[in-house]
Amino acid sequence: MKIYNIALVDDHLLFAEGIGNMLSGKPEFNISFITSSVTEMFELLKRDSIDILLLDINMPPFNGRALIPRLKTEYPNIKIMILTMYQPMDIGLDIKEFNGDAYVLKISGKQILEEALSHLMNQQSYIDPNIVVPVENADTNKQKVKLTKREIEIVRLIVSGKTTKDIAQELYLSELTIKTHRKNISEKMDSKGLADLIAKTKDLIQ
Amino acid sequence: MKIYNIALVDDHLLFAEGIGNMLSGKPEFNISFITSSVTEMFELLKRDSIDILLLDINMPPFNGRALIPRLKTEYPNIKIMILTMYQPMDIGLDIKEFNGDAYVLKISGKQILEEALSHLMNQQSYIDPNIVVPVENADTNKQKVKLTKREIEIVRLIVSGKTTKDIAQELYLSELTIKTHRKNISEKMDSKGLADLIAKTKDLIQ
DNA sequence: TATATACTACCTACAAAGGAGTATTTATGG
DNA sequence: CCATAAATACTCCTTTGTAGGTAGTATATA
Repeated sequence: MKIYNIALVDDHLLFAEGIGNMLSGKPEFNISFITSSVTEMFELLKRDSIDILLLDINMPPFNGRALIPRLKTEYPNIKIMILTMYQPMDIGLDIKEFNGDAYVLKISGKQILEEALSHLMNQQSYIDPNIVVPVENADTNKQKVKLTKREIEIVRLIVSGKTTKDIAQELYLSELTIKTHRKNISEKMDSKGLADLIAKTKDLIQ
Repeated sequence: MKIYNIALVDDHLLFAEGIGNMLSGKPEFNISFITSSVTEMFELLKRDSIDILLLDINMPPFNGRALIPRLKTEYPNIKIMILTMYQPMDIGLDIKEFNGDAYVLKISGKQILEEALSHLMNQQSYIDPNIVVPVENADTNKQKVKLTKREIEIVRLIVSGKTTKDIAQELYLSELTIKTHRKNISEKMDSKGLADLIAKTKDLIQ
């Protein structure tokens, strides 16, 4: 019987240890390492040969999602399971575009976790049945707007309380340029006034 | 040797199961029940005689903190351990006023959990050493401002994106009155600009 | 009965933000 | 290499908000 090497990475160390403990009771799994540090994870991945990686996704600004492409590039054979408390929609992830191998919610029980693991062992992907997807309408109405990198940068500064003049100075740009960006942002967000703009953008920046 | 009956209550069922699994490996503990439902918890507390209850605190509006007094009244002999991802200050709790028996963070490892449990078994309380307390200065400087009901009402409308004119119409008041309120609010909050005002008031309205 | 607080309303002057249009320079991708 | 998107800069004009006043009227409360 093949023994699978498992690694657990989670900010909430107790959670990772609990799951590790749970899995180590099963003969088909070997817990290679448990850590709450991404840096340490990359160190340990060099050392150990991992089959399945259970990874939490933290909230912004350091979004664990960004780790997946890197992991997939450096270790294409590792199966990645995202094991998190967040619904994909909560972190702005369209589950249909998910590029890991499994996505499991912490509200789910161990049956779900075991099911996900057995899928991964059989080279299949797995999506937690408890995941809810936003209805298409809400989805379409909501996030058809895409702000550019510069615009998002400026929105952040606006929301943080900076004025046009402040932002111009901070970014070494003309006030007029910032005005233009603000105008474009307002048009995209269809906002009526600064407060409304802040209300409408607060979800999509973090 | 006394065997302690443990109950685990946590929204994140997988977490509770993981911890339950971890503890059930130790002879001094018996896991009586694990649930993610507060209702079910109260049902099961009637059935089982529990020594130690490990309880998660959820974020507002249904704050698990409110459960502690009730539990302490109905079951004064149960030791209550809050086991959560939130720093006490994150949920507006002054740890000095904490009325449970132990407070442990999920970012801590199982050593901390075990230490907390042994304290409880010895009739002692335990506070996670990883808990941070806000400095007194910051605390004092922060919430000395008190907005009146009317002011809070107006702040809510401002934050929701309404202009002075909108608010005046909505409250059947003169625009000038709203301006005066805005002026007073800005003075109290010491804000420089609308965005800054929104940033500074967003915490104290909800 | 004073006194404080909240709420209301007004004024002037100035600062910030918004709306509409035009235009140049840099990427970036097909 | 060209089309497009992004980023930059400007003009003119309007609306909205900020900052400094003053002041009448309730309503608690000491």
